[in-house]
Order: sequence, then C-alpha cells, then structure tokens
Amino acid sequence: MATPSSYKHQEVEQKWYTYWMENNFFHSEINDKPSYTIVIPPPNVTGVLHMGHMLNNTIQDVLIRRARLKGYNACWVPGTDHASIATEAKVVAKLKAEGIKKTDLSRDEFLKHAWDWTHDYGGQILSQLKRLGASCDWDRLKFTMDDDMYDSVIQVFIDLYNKGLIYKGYRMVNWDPEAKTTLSDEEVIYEEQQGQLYYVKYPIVDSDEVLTIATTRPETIFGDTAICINHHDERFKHLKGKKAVVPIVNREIPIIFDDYVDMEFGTGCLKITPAHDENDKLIGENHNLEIIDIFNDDATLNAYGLEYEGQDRFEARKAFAQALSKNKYLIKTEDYTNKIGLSERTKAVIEPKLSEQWFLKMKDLAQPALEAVMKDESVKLFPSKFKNTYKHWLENVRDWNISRQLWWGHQIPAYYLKTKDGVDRTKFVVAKSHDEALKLAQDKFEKPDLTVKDLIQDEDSLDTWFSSWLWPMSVFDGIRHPDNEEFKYYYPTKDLVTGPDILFFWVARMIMAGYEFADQKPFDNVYLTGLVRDKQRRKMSKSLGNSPDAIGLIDEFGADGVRVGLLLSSAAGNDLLFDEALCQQGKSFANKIWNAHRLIESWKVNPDLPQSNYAKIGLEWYKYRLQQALEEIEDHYSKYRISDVLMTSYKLVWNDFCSWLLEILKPAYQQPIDAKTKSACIQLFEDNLKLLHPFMPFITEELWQNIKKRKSDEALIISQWPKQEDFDKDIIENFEITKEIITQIRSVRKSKNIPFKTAIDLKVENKENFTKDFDTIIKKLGQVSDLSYVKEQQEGTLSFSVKSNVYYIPVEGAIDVEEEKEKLQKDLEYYQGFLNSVEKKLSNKRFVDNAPKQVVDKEKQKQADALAKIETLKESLHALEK
RNA sequence: GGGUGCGUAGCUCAGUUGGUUUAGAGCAUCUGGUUUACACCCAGAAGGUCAGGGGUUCGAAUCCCUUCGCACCCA
Repeated sequence: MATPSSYKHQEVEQKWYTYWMENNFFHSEINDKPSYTIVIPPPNVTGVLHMGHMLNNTIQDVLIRRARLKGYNACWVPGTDHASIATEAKVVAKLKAEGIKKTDLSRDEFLKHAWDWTHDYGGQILSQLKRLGASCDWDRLKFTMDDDMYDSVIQVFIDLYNKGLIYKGYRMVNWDPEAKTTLSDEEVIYEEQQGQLYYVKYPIVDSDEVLTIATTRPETIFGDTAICINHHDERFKHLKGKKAVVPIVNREIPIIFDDYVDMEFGTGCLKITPAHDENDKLIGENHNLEIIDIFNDDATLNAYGLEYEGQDRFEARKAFAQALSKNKYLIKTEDYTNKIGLSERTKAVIEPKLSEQWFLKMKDLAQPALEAVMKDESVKLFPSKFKNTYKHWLENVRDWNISRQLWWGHQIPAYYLKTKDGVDRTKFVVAKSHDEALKLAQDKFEKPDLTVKDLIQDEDSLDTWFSSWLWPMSVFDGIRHPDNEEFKYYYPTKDLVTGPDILFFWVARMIMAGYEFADQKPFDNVYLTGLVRDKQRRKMSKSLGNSPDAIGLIDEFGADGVRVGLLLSSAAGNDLLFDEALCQQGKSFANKIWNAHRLIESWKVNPDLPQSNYAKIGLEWYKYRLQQALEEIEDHYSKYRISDVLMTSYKLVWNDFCSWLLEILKPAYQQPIDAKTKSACIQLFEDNLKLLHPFMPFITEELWQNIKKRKSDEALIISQWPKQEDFDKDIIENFEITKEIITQIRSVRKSKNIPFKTAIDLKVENKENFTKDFDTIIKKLGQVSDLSYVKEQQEGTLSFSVKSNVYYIPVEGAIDVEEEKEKLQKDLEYYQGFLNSVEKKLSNKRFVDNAPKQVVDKEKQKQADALAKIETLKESLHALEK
C-alpha cells in the first residue's frame, strides 16, 4: 500500500494521544530516576483556550517531553484555578439571565450554582490542551478548591495569622462598585480619559476672601475635611489658622499647610477628602483630619450627599456641578485628561474606598524571595531582564490585601462574636473549623458558656492568588504533610512557564510561599513567555475579536503545525506577533518530514550492492553534522532559547538532511540501494525524529512507528535522546567547501542556461590542495561526468573560484569574455577592499601590540587567504585578456 | 511624572563577557525549474550608513553620553 503523498494530521493525532494515554506514558510515579517536575499555571475555570495558553503549554510540553527523552522521571501536573472574581461574575450573570438575583440566594445555594458551573465548563481548557498534545499527568489533576487544596489554604492563613503576619486594617482599597468587591492593584487597569477640571470657590470664615480649588471630582466635595496649601506659597501665608466653608454643604473645615501640594498645579489649593483618595488619606492622618465617607457600596451617595443621596456618583457630579454653578461657586471648567482606574473584570471605574480588610505583611516574606533571585540565583529568570522589575517590586512591596467580598473561594477562617443586635467585628478568633473556633473563643473571651450559635464566620473569601501562591506545594500536599514522599521527591519543581504579566502577583508570591512554608524554592527556573499579539501588534482579546479559534487552527494546520508555528518566532520574553502563515510553515515542515520518510521507505534494497563512496562520505558527514547541531541544541535548551532549538532542528532536517544528505544518497530512478546505506540513513532519520519529537510529537511518533513495528516500551515518546559524541570538525568544514563548489556549479548552469540534465566536465586547479574525498559527491550533485585535475589555466571554459582553487567548465561555443571579466573584476574589488581593511589593522602598531595573539593571527590568516584569492583572480583576468 | 526594556534586511528576530571575514537566520520578494519524496516542492539571486549624533578603544551593532521614536511597568 502506497503512503499518501502528504501528511494527514487528522488521521494521526487522536490515535497517538490515545495510545500514549493507554500506555500511561504521561503518568509519573516515584522511582530511582531524577525527577523533572512542572506544574501548569492553572487556567481559570472560566476560560477557553486562547493563543496565550497554546504558546505557554506548548513550551511546557516541549520541556517535559525532552526531559522524558533525556531519562528524567518527567511529571507535568495539570489543574485549574477557581478564579474567584471572574467565576463569581460569570455565575452572577448566568443567574441574572435566569431571573435569579444573587442577593436572593443563601451562600450555600449560590455556591452550589458555582460548583455546577465549574463542573460544566471548568474542564474545557484542559480538554483543549489534549488536542494540542499536552503530555500532562492527568491522574494528578488538581483544582484550587479541592478539599485538600482548600484545607492547605486555610491552614496557611491560620499559620500566618498566628505568626502575626495577617492583620485586619482599614485601608484605601480599590473598590469595584459593580462587583462590590475589593480589587488588588494588579486587577486595576489605568486608562486615559477626557474629563473636566472644575474650579470651585470656598469662602473663608470671617473674611470676604475666597479660595479657589481645582478638582476633577466635585461630587466628593461632600467628603471634604480640609483645604491644603503648600507651606512656601506666599499667596496664602496669611490664611494660617483660618477656616473655609464647604460650598452648599456649609460645613467649616480647617485650612492646613503641607509640602505635598504642588504650587504650580491648578490653583495651588487642594481640597482634602481622606475617605476617597489615597494621598488625601495620608495627609489626613498627618493632620488628624476627620474622615467622611460619602458613598454606599454601589458608589451612590449616602446621607452625606444631602439631597443627592441615592444618586450615582457620575450623575451626582453633573447635578452638583450645576448647583455649584447656579450658586456662583463654580468659576470655570477646563478640559483635562487624567488616568482613571478601571476594574479589569467589570470595567467599572474604581472608587478608592476606605474599608476593613485583611492584610498580609509582606516585608519579611519578600526578603528571601528577593535574595533567591537577585543574590544566589537559586531561582533563575529567563530572560534575565525581568530581574530588574522583580527587584523593584519586591523592594517596594506593600502589604497584600487578601480579602475579597465574594462568596466563591476560600472563606476566611475568622469567627466573630455575635452580640444582641449584630456582630462585634473587633472580637474574633481564627480557627480551622467552627468547633475549634468555639473552643478558642471560650478561652479567649473567658466565656465558657459560649455556643456555636454565638459565632459567625467572616463572610469574605480570600484573594485567588492566596491559593495559587501555594500551587507548586499544595498539588503534592506539601502544606499539610511536608514529610510526604511525593512532596520530597517532586518538589522543588524544575521549570515554571508563565507570562511576565503575573511575575509579581503569582511568581514572586510562590517564591515567598516556598521559602516560608517549605524552606525551599518552588522551582529552579522561570521561563517568561511573551504576549501573543496580532500582526498589527494588538493584544489578542475577545473584544477585538482578533484571537483566532485555537481548535480551528489545530484542525487546519495540525497540532504539530500550530506548535511549530507558535514557537518559530517566540524568543523568551519577546512578544509574539501571531500570523497564521507561521502555522502554515509548521504544517509544511511536517509534510516535508513525511515525504523524507516516504522517499527512504521507497528505496528497494539490493543486498549484493556494495556501498558507494558518495553514500559512505555523505553518511559520515551527516552523522557529524547532527552531532554538531545536537551540541548547539543542548546549549540553546540550557538557556531556554526554545525557538532557537526549533530553528536549529528545522534547518538540520530540512537543509542538511533533506536537501543534502538525501540528495546524495538517492539512487537513480528505479535503481536499488545497498543495505548498509539504507539502514544507516534510517538510523539517522530516527535521531532526527527524536530531536523533533518535543516540538512535533504526533508526526514523529507516527513515522517512528511506521519505520518498523515497535513494542509499547519502544515508543518514541519514551525512547532515548541521541547521545552526544565527539565529531570531526574537519569533515564538516570540508563539506561546507564541497557545498560551495556545488552551488557554484549550479549557479553557472543557471546563468548560462545549461540544463541540470546535461552533464558537464569539471577541471580543478587545486591550489589549496583540497581533499578529493568529496569528489564523488561533487560529481553526483553537480551532474559532472568527468572531474579531472589540472595544473594550469584552461581556455575556452567558464570558471569560478572557491578560496584560491579554480574550477573550469568547458563549454561548446564562444564564451562571453566581457561578462566573465566583469564578474572577476567585481570579485577582485571585493577582495581588495577586504584585504585593505585587514592590512589597515595589521599595519596599526597598537593593534598588533595590544590585541590578543589569536586575534592577530586570525587577521594574518585572513590576509594570506585574501592575497591568494586575489592572485587567483588576477591570473584568471589576465588569461581572459590574452 | 518615575522606572525598565527596546530600535539590526520588506516582515519577525539572532548576534551569548567588544576582535571568524566588508553583520546572520527564517519568512516574504525576484529569477529559473513538471530533476516521480515533497509545488505544503527544488535550484539560484537580490536585499542592511546596525534609529540619528557624539565619546571611550588598536578595534564598537556590542560599552558610555545625548537626541528622536516605540513598548511595558509603577504613580
């Protein structure tokens, strides 16, 4: 049965994925081999596979498959993240569509919906990853809300609380009025928005004078508790000790002096609203100002907003500005562009809000994490340019607000004492369970008759990152049972592959958690991928609709094609400009490999045939060439230059193997081949497949199994990476010269319209004393019928030179002497220019004295080569002029 | 406003501690090809003042300064 002339990925991929799964090749158990562990950055249960996941997981799969081939006990742990805010938003939206309000549900009822949602959609990305070929150990699948994972998070909270690192505090937080929750700084995106700067008059008490302030948010005037002026501002010095009146509100507030105020900006007078601005809050603290919170949780005004109570902040802004204007308090407005914080999830404008939250002290936790990366490099970042950003963040780390006003997530294990009319939020205990909390509370508050009913658990959940920072440990149950065998074997993990956008809120925190809870780093290396963008450099996003359908791509180009396409141009840390053409290139490559196999397979062996000289030399050369490439590949891998590994392998297989070796070995049409050559060629092809397997797992396994019948323990996925051996550099170098000779012959054929089928003669003036070993190859690939050596110039020939060797091709009829002369003249000019620059260096005494001997010798060699070449060219020119 | 990184062929990028040619690769381009493995192909060619300017050095794409442009992070 003939092999089809093109590779059909559709018929192959599912077959081998199933085969690998059935043979448990992805599964890892503790054994004698060294471990090589990767934990997946758990995708959100809300997500669908996008290009970022594809890139990220392809890289992980490349690393883990190579580790497997290199004989490590490779373990890639998959899993998903509960993504509290994103999931809760999705579930709320789904319920809303069904006419159910979250507020009408009990916590338990809501959570049931959330779990249903998670079970229905949560595994989507993972099943899509299987299409990509991801060789995860699916028996180890974890979810951040699994019981054991949940317990680990709670245990860590209690531990940190008992160490005094977790505290409750009032902080200015990023409040999302739509989701009604706090957001971390990282979940806020800043955008420039066109707004207005309002100039408002504040009368001075017991004076006819007025002060003018400029504000972008007139509605916050209700919360003003001071006017602030710079100490050095001569214009207002006389106002020390005076008071101003808040317009319309008619409340008297102090005029205070602080260097914070920029004299140049606006009017030099700043209104202070401590409840609604971070900087104002600091000034407020320094000056003991009153704090007036004017907003409800949904950012409508509360009773402090007087008649605007209940109005949304933006409506109130308009209405109140009008009132100010009507009462002659508003002097003017100006267009003003400022940056506004928006919620990453809901896109609502963030309201800075003072609220009670749980915080984790970061300073001490950050120290070992900083040292691990900056000092001893026990954790390495690739590319290392991210070290600066990492350092900057950790040195200026702020306490981590870990509470979220959400239900979906790990509920904070703090229990408050109930009172007659509510809850006393100052009296609480932190415990693993309600029962344990009761015991603690009875002791702490010295009330032995307290019952379970007297305690109520904090309603809030923990920030999602507060569970994912434990991920590399908790997936092996290392938090609850640090002495368990699996944890000791698989942890620390080897590589983490993720995007630089979560360097801080995930990577850095995992490193902190590793040292804090296991006294060990979580991973050796962090590979930071770039962002996947479209051709116009825009980020891929759902709203732009510029993100291609991942599964559609796999259908069209094959998983191998897409994997290659993604990696072809994605140096670590550099953004990848995704272009389907790259997937096409990947698909074409698969087809090329397929056809290489088809060619070799088609060769009929004649056992009586001796090995030809060209085959022997060709095979020897490729054997070394592969070793040379292997050395480069190892070097690239060690530096996580994955796309360079791919490019090196790509060129090795396409150029060296297919274009050179197979052309050398290929018997004449319908002629048989000798047995030795075919089997040696297959062996080299198998090595190629091994090198390519991490990138193109499907087609390589398919061909590996096509070459011959293999038992299950002989599958490519678990075979052995080619051994690194010494290689003969001379043969490789000589082959390069051979290639140049052949290329020159082809070039002459093309320019002189000599068809490839027409055999030519070649006469060589071997001034370089170049080896004759490759002559049979030159004859075969150059279609040379007679190759002979001569001692002098040959007339009536076309010629070219390689180094100082001259090659003559006798032709029928006249030679265009002028054309030949022109060509030689051009060459001559080039080499003379080259010689010039070399001799300039060599005639510089300081160069000869100061440069290392090797460098000078190299220049001398260059000089000698150039001189010989020039001599040759001159002779040729001279001959033509005769 | 502060910080970080970047600017090399039409495009995407290499260029690893300054010294392998007068700077490389892949793709795209151009020219030629029905050489029975592959047109998802083969062969050949062209293409760059290394953003601009200045400096250090025997020697700079590489180090320093500066101008311009871009990206990202933080406020």
